[in-house]
Amino acid sequence: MTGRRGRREPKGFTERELDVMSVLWREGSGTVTEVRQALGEEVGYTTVLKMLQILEEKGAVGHEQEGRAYRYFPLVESVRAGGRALTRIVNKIFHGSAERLLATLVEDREFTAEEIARMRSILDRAERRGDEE
Amino acid sequence: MTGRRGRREPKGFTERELDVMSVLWREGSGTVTEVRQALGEEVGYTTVLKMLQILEEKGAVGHEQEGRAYRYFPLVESVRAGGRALTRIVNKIFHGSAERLLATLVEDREFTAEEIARMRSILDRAERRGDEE
DNA sequence: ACGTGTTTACGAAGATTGTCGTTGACAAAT
DNA sequence: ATTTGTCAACGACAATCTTCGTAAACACGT
Repeated sequence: MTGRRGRREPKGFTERELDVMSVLWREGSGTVTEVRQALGEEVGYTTVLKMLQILEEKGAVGHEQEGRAYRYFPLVESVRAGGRALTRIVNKIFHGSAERLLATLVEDREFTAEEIARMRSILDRAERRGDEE
Repeated sequence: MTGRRGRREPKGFTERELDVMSVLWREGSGTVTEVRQALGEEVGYTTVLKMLQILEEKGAVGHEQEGRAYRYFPLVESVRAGGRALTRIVNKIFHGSAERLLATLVEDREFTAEEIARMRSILDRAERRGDEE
């Protein structure tokens, strides 16, 4: 009913798209062949290519010529994509409570004392930042 | 190539599906009309019904008769769905680092001192739990 | 010049999602 | 009994995602 469908907004990634983006974020860039190898070669060459073309059309990746191949690289930062995904989850699943999200996160996995210490310092920094402003 | 096709596994929710699940998690249960109202009546009755039918087929919700209407209720807990979604994000976007996820989370939003205190105690609890085992 | 291998481009097929229109069941009011 | 209003079921349709097959472009070795 609402005359929506801007098409130019970020939006989320689908499963396969996220697989591909994950590789580019981790490696920095990649050709079709490189991305495909990173995915364990479980999908065909043209499938990976198609994903990259779709992602490029969405504005999520770009490419430059390299020899006779294309080298693709991410145009959206993983942190921004992650922030959107987290916001979505906090709102839709944890009813806006970041605490519950954190509780679920630490419940599901084991952390070393060092990791927990670093997470505490992240909270410390956030607190100080809150004081300043 | 892996001979999957389990169909019985959890999997993730799409955007609209998550909208509907969010309502059921928050309210506990709902009829089609109730869910539709909770979504601001921006989608048609039959659309909401279809979503609930798809979700039921996926095993995410169930229903019981109530008068002449159906009352739908979630069969998967929000915490478990949230845990899966978080695992996915940590792995695909934050390279397995929960710390980075937390950093992004606190970067994107403002927290009160109380909220941060509660998050610290969540970490404390996780630490103690780690000691015990 | 010719074949071979690598790579992109085109486009189609199948699955899933999201949106409804229409129909039929059923009960309450008349 | 007939009408009316509520609600689920069925099926259609368009959009999107995912997977490729096939073709075309191009460089390289011979």
